[in-house]
Amino acid sequence: MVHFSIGQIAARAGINASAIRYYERIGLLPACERVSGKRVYDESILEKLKLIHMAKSAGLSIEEIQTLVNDFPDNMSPSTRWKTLATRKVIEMEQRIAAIQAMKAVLEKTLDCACSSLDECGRVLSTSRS
Amino acid sequence: MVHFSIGQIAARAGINASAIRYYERIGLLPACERVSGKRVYDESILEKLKLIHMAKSAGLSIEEIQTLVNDFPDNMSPSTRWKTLATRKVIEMEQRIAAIQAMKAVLEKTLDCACSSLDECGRVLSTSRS
DNA sequence: GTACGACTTAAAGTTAGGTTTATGTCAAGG
DNA sequence: CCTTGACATAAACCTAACTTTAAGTCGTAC
Repeated sequence: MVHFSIGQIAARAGINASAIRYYERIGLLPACERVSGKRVYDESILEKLKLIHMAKSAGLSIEEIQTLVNDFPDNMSPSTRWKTLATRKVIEMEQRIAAIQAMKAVLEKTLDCACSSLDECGRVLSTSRS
Repeated sequence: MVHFSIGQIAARAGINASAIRYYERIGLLPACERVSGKRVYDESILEKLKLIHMAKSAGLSIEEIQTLVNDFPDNMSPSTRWKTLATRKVIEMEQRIAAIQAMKAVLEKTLDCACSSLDECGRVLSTSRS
């Protein structure tokens, strides 16, 4: 299996090496193999970084990603706990999407009228007493 | 017209009075009337706070909200500038929604299988070489 | 007239999620 | 050998968006 330095992985993942070290430090990534003190990775780290990136762009916090990605230490069955968390996250994401769509609708509404600012077009929100 | 103290507005809007002062300080809310030093609001502030809340839950930063809500000081026509900004925001929101839906799909996929963690189910992301 | 609660300000503190800096180690090339 | 470049660590720094704190001002109730 081919091995890569942190610099090479950082370049391929398009993220900063210091961010990778940071993720390892906080336990988001597992400690990796070392050769004379230096981190050595194989390709599989790229999938993890891709997942982290995706979760981050979906608005999950590092802490949430940790909980979803890592092992489950408590007394529930891992898979039950996982499903509970993931189900809750899916619901949150639906709410998040709804919030964005609502704001998007507000913006589009003002784009459709002669207003020059949201403030001027404040009626879009409330009691539209024409 | 009926008037309210900052405490009453904070309670009705469900936000901290110190956040309202903060918004005023950074110019997100206009300076309001004072009676013997104390801020006095009428109902209309609630609409503005509602808009701010909505924009925030849609993921806009305070700075972005400022730009969208306030006057436009530069040399473009206000309404042109507004439309440029709002159009860009609408596109960003579509991208944000797509990112959340992608992550939601990943979560739902693992919920549909026997995996006990996202990490274990890493294949959901990449080359699904079964 | 004084205690109280709600208000005021400026300034310092907080959290997340990194980045930057200072200092040091190491393998390879010239 | 010695310089270079990529790596290592710990600790300091950074930004956003507030919150908290410290110290003071009001009006009202007792």
